[in-house]
Amino acid sequence: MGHHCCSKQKVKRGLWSPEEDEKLLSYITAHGHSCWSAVPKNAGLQRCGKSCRLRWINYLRPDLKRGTFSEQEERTILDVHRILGNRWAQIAKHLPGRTDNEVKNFWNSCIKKKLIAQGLDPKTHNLLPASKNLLHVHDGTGSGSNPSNNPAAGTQFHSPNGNRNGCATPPFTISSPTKAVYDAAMVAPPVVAPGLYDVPNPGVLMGQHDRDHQAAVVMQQGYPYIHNNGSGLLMSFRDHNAAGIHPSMDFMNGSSHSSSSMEYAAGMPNGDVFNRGVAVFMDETAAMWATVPDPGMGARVEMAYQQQQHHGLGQDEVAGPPPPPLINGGSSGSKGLDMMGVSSEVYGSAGTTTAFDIELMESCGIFCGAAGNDMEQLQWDC
DNA sequence: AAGCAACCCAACCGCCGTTTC
DNA sequence: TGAAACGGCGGTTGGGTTGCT
Repeated sequence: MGHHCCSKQKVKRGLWSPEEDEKLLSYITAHGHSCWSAVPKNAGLQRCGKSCRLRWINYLRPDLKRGTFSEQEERTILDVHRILGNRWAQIAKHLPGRTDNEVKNFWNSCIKKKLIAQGLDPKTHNLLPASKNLLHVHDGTGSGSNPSNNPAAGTQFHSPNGNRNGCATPPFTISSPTKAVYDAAMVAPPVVAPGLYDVPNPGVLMGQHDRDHQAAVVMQQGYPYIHNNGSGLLMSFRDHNAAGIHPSMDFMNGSSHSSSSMEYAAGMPNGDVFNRGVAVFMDETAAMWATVPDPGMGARVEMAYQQQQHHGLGQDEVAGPPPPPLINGGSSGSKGLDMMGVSSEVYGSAGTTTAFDIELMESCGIFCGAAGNDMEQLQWDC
């Protein structure tokens, strides 16, 4: 069964020969491709227009980059995929010279496996339920961990065939200093956001108590969403409401943006906020980082999300200039998520309860992405 | 050297939204 | 206004390649 455009004529299928490539290339170079259905006939090809279009876009186009994906490209894919999901064409728009097919193949053959190896759900980028209780810290010595019992947490990623898959990045690892700090806290093993790239400075640990939970968080630099400058952190604030909805807010490096999923993101320059005493807690029922429970937060986020959807925000088709910051303390206008309305309690480093200080974060230039962050552009460039 | 399995990736398939007639 | 054609997209497939036994 073929495409309707192919059913009316006998067309060749399968791999393209060099002669066919040459015909198509020379024709499009000379005449363009205003109407794909006319291209094969005019170019003297026994192919359907759709096949010609695909061949041109994925292979013959002169501006294609080809070759192995760089680490930067891989990070970009991770970043955008987390926001947009499997919208390969949209993701590819952020990777000059790459096609949606190429991105899709790279994802399926490489990145997806890396995430799974880390116990992360490739769809949500959250920890897989089966893995979150198993994930442990790899201290690099082999002690204190048993990969055979915990394959999902295998912080060492091994390609069975060496580097055949062409993955550009090294295994996910959690450095031993991180574990040392964690051990010192003597708390239940937290789910540690696995670092995509191990870094010398593993970050800080904040273990404070709250009414219902005791947990610690190891802030590991280099989570997949980190950017080149190495100054970012990612957190996901996840909470539950009575209806069992699990909205989340993710704080990414230096930007704020929305997504079509129930995720809201903002930037968090590494060190700044945490040095000022904002802590994050791991909710054992959540897949990622979580704040302490706020029974109303989920509902408020849900409401804000509905409002956002009602106004059409978060759709990648949105045209026009970039919107005001999504999470901005409620002053961003009708389209913005009123962060003050969904603030959740967190605890300061001194153990004192404090409100989630949106204004403080704003003052740090965290949410607004004032410096023109590429992540913010993702939503609006699509 | 041969057989097998795993992997990669180019190409196809089918669906959907838009445009044209 | 509705059907057909078209363009675009994400999911899937299968042939070729590579590595292992």
